[in-house]
Amino acid sequence: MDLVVYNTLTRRKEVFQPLAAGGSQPVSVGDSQGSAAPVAGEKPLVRMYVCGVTVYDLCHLGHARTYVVWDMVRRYLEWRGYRVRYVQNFTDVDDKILKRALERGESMQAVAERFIAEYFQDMDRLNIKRADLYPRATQSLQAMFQLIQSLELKGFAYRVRDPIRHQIDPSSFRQAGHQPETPASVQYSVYYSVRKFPDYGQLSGRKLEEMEAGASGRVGEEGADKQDPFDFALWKAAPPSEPGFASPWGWGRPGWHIECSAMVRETLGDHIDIHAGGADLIFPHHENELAQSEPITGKPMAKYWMHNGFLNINGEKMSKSLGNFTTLRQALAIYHPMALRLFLLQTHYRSPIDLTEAAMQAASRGWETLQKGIHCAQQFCKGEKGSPEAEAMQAFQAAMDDDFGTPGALAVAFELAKELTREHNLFTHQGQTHLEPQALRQKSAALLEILATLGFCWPEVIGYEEIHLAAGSAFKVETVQTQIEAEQIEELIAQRSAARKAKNFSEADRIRDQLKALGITLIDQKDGTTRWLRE
RNA sequence: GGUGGCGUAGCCAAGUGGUAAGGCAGAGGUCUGCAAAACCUCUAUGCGCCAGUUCGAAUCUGGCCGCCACCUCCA
Repeated sequence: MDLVVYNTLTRRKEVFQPLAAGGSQPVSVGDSQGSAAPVAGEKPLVRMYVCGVTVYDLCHLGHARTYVVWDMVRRYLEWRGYRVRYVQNFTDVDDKILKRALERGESMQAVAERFIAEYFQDMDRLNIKRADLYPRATQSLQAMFQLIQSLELKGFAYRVRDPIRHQIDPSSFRQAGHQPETPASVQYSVYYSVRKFPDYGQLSGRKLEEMEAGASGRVGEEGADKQDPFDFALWKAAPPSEPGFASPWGWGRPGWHIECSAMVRETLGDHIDIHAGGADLIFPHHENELAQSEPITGKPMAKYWMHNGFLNINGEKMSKSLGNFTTLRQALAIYHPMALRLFLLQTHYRSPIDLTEAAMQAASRGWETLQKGIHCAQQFCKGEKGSPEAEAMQAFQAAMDDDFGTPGALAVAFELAKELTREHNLFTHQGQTHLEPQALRQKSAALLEILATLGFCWPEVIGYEEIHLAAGSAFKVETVQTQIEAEQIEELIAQRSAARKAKNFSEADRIRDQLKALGITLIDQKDGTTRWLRE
């Protein structure tokens, strides 16, 4: 069975075949016993680049969706037997960072560093795996220079002599510790000439002619020195009083798109497997990246361009002006991180997703359902870790192979979780289960593997106490340290039973409440006896 | 204006030619002194609307209506 992915470039689903298809074929369920993965050295490599954040503020819910989605894709590729080299950049030089630095009287670097740390704090809570590499724009300047020079040489870029001008009051930068540079005699901005690249627009499916109508009247002062309104800056000259970098074109700062072109090339090479990001990046960001890279390398920049849909809030686009801008941190103060992850993965990654209070509550309950299943699964498969049930894993793979169909994959997980919970309850309440221990272990292993592959995490069970099934096979049940001993519980239950027999229900309920407060739940059974369990 | 996408139960959401997955919420029931927990059952003759193709369509075609995104910084 093939993994199929939707490629923005071709606007259709394609069979996924990595460029470096060396070594063995990816493993699929049934190829080998259990979940055995191929030997590490034989795994085909997948080179994946995801556009990261501009670090001038806390992450918002849209970022959460994007990075959860690509984390899921990465994990699934790994589960599928690929070795994924995952690179995600930080844009740490940008006008918005500059503005923030100015407001706070800090250096651009200090602002960037702080929000990078905040980024990791948020993403860790969502259980997003760290990238193999986090290149930063400020550390990739040489690669950018090289690329811009190549573009100039090949005639894709042109220089515009820049008058030294001060856009921002220089004194504010001095306060922030910036030492003005000695002005160069001449400095230039460098622009990319879109007309020179015949394929411009191939990724976003646009033609320059079609866009002109919409763009006319929107080109402001920024584009005053451009030859064409769609040309974009590769290098922007800046007054020496402003933060910037020395370059072959004098003092200035890089254009936004060039950094990714340079970093992709520097970290993963000229032709990578997957280039991913939010749908809003298709145009102009990715279109421009592609236009900058391909004429120089002579190779397609990426084999698969993938984009995730947007997150809306109450049906509206999230934006600061609408007042519905929600930071991840605010959301995580209310909802469990895994409930948010569940919410995000219950929608296909390319569809828009609408976050509402009701939807998040449903997801929170859904996570509770999964958690119960996980808890039961942990107990069922502790000890002998069996292979995951083939039927469930095949259903999971079928859903995921179709362009990462997480909603269908989650349906499999929910069915397993509910079944395991039911079986576990049958056991705790009646002392027996419908299914054989072997089947329970396989289903448990399947549930845990599916959820782990989708990037969910849960606490490991700390201690176990052996319990026995009617079938004679042992399971281990979690025990929690409580201050009450079993004998005391039994004694209180006996007291309560006596009270119940005497129809003294208020006393019986008092004892039940007392135990409840200690985390002990009583279950009155048909035969008159009372079971108890610790929470 | 251009481009792309979407419209499936109260809500979320799969399904892309073979007779509507799953979750959340809800209803009824079993059990109980009351509970708790659990278990069982039920909840779209219908997939925006109208035509067409087909033995058969939520799925394909055409038209219409509605919603959204992108075209400007944006995940």
